[in-house]
Amino acid sequence: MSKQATQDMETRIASLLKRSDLSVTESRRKILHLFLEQTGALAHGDIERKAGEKFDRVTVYRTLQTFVEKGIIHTIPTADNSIRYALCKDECSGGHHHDHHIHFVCSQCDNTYCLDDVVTPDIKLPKGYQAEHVEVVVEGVCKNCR
Amino acid sequence: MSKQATQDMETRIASLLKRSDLSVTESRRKILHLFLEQTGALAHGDIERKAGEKFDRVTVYRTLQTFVEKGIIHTIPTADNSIRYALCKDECSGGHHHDHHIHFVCSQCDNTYCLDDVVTPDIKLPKGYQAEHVEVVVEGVCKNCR
DNA sequence: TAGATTTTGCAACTATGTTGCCTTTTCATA
DNA sequence: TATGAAAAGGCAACATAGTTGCAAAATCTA
Ligand SMILES: [Mn+2]
Ligand SMILES: [Mn+2]
Ligand SMILES: [Zn+2]
Ligand SMILES: [Zn+2]
Repeated sequence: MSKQATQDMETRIASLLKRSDLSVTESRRKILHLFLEQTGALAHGDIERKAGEKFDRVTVYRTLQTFVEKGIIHTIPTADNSIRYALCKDECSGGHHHDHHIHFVCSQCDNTYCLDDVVTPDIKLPKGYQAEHVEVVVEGVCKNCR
Repeated sequence: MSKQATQDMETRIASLLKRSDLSVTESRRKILHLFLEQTGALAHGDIERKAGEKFDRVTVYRTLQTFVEKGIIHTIPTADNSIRYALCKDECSGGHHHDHHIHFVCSQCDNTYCLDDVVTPDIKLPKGYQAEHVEVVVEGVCKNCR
């Protein structure tokens, strides 16, 4: 990556943090960096491995929690019970997420993708049930693995 | 519950286990009992609490795992990352689950329901992605909580 | 009912997540 | 650009969740 591109990335990261009223700290920059240079989602473990040498485990937990609260990342529920995190689009912010896309988990490479263009379907529920939020996770084989 | 009804229940449990080629043991009977007398799903913690005085934690883990493998129960992924388990319909069996219904988690009472009559929708995926399994979890307010 | 097979309990261990407290860093303002 | 309040990080200790190997106990087959 060119010096210019690196600079741009750092600027982008700082402004993203400031926009969310977060102070710009080294661990936040590092973890946000991980998300920005990544296509798919990251599991907590991934992040800890990639950022963990430099930061305490507790800091990673707290940083992710803060990012979720501020609408910077969102969680993706999976069948194997390992939370994954992915960047939100710009519409999400403090306290309110507006992610209505579905998620795809590849059974081969185990990568998790936000399919931003596939919106969650309307589900017709039995009388009495009132939907607030719909979560769809599709498991299958991804583009790269066929 | 009448003596007759209790007897019926025990018979039902034993034959369910035998049908899955499982030996009839006390812990399996107890845990299966919990599912049969229950409407919604059970979290691992629930089960451990209700059966745990009598059985070791490890036994609960192993029993649930066996039940999932044999198609007696299925897992339900949730946003808070606590696996829940619910009874399968009869079509599920050794190694192959055929649950195509959606799940509902109540944000008030935290109960989880299998909505057996609501089938998972067909999701149109971007070119290249191949779906094998679709998981839908709706969060909202349940029948009893409104 | 005996013996092979399966399941269980126990102990020890790893992984995951949380909390309190003190130190360090950040940021606003002087 | 120096200063101090406020926020964030690191550390230690703890709590909970899940796994493994092995010997004892229960189940099933014949
Ligand atoms: Mn997403
Ligand atoms: Mn179900
Ligand atoms: Zn893949
Ligand atoms: Zn409810």
